[in-house]
Amino acid sequence: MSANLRQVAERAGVSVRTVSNVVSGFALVAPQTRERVQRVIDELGYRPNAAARHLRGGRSGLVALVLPEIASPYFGELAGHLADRAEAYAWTLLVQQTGGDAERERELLDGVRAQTVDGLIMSPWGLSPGDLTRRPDSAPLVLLGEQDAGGLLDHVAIDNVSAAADLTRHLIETGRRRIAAVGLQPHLVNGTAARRAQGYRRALAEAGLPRHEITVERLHREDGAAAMTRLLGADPDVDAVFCFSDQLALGAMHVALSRGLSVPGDLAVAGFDDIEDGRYANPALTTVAPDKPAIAEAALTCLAQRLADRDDPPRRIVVPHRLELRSSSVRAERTPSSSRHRTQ
Amino acid sequence: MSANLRQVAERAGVSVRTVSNVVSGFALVAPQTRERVQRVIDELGYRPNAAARHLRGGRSGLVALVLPEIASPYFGELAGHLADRAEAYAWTLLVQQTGGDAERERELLDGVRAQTVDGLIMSPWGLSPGDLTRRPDSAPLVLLGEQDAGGLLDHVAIDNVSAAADLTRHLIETGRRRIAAVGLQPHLVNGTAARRAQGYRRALAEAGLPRHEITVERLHREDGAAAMTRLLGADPDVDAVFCFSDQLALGAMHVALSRGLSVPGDLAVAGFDDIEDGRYANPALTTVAPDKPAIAEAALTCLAQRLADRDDPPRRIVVPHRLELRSSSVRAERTPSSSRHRTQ
DNA sequence: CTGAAAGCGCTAACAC
DNA sequence: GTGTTAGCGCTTTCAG
Repeated sequence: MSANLRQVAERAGVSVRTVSNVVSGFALVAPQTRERVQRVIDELGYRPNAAARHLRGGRSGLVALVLPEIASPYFGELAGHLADRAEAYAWTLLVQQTGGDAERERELLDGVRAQTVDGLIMSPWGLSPGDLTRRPDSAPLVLLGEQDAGGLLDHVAIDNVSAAADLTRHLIETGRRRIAAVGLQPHLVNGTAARRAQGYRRALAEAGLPRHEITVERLHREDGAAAMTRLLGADPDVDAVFCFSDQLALGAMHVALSRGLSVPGDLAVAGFDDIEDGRYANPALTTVAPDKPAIAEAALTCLAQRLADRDDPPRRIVVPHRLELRSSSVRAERTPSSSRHRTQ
Repeated sequence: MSANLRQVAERAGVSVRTVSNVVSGFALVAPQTRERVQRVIDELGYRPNAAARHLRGGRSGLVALVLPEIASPYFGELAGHLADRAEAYAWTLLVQQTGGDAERERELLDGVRAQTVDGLIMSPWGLSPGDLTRRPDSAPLVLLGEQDAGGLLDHVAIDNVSAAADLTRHLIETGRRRIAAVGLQPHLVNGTAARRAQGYRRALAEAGLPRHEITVERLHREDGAAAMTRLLGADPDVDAVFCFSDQLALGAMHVALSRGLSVPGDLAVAGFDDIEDGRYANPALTTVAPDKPAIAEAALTCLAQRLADRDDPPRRIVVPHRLELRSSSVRAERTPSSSRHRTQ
């Protein structure tokens, strides 16, 4: 057991109050007293007890990150940025997985942990905005992704509609005419896939092209592979596939290549998220790149502000994104350098 | 603020002791009393205060996962398994990143957080086994990966020497003769890369083949790409590359393919870790697959046992692995189904 | 500037 | 079976 305040105080010949002042560096302490106390602290290897501090009414220094799955590259990269940036706020990140299950999301939102953290950052898949607002008085919540919650909750997202429309326009401009979208998730109340579909439809409508939409259960490579198989069966002449996640796109591309299709010759493939795998895929994957460090920073700032001002109006923070045009969608010759389409 | 024990007790007309008994389900309580108390608990939405419990001397219910980087696919997948399994132990996972930096590892090991968690699971890169044993009396530590710590610390790992030797033998058996290894990290005190190199050398020596070893700084795709570029410059006739991580292998393969080499025709590529990207890469990546769920389970069990018995002798837990032979190393015709090489 | 002491919410030893 | 109460380590109000 390590030393406590009282032991330090006794040994330094001062009161606990003084030691506490030295530790927190808050109130004024006579320089020589401070030095003496500090020496004893070092000697005894004193470390303040976080549980006691927390109980006394302070922060726990913990922020829960509630995600469908941490092993997914997109969420993994995001978690990395969050963990890095959290340090600046003296927060430690706690990771909880939901598998996208509504009941599990509910549990984690209302459970014991939700009360012991200073705040939650969550990417909800199963719970609707309505469900999310209905919760007991616990730590503040910041949502990741589109929420359409009627402005009832803090959330941070990119402009998915523009992003999807821009990427679809790129496919059209490079000569594609039968452009399928893979990744609609009508069973999810979460609005992200719907927004991307909206952008896709808008761009196609502008060009007067037909649409072809493929629904998926989840966003993994295997779902992309299955969707591609279905797609090729239904429409062998498809010449571009826009997937709503890079993982879907990687799965789809895998199937296309093993069927002997040339990418991007016969088929353009594009994704969403800009995960590292896509950059090193063969061919490298065209994608929408959300500014992940900015998402992480925004989520933390938002939480900090909410903590400071409980009844500020909820905020919707829009984070920049850009198009990464790579060889999975750009035929031969010279690869255009990635164009920038910044939002806000 | 939610209700506390005393308020529940008053409202139910019993003492806090009784309410505590009901909540913890420990001591005997008269059925009707229990029911009455339970009703009040539900009414008031009472939730035990974790900080108070922890302060009182109990567990915090927190386990720190200290990793070089959570965004790396291998660690991400591992973290996912750990988070899932942790629930069975009533633990919540807390994630801290070191970037592989020794100083940062030291900080996290000795810092305030290390005292407020029930235990730590760590994958050390910068700190030597000696450094790791020298630490203040805080929560128990379980190491991930080879440690060679002279049996001073609990750790869980696969048999890296056998795994690397088996994979190298596979390359030899399929006709490769100039087999390079990419991924040595002589600057790291961490023994993992060294063990893999050992297995590689053993297999080559058995076959009387020359070795060609390439050192890398880190284990990312870009390092693999750079290493491959160097390798092709030094030895254009290399016919196989065994990378000590799948990420390295993916980077290396990317370079090989963009140089117009055929994989596996001209060059076999193999990795280590069996991350999901490798399964959907083009061609799919041959690799060593550690049993990640087993690693997660072993780490948690080990921690739980250490908590129960502080002075049990430290344990080295060896987890099974198998070879996944895929098209990046197996030429044309039929792909042999993945052979199994189980350890222990 | 420093000291004494209350109390955060809980568990468990000690009564009855 | 149930009630009373000390005390975990800290912050902070109130005195001095």
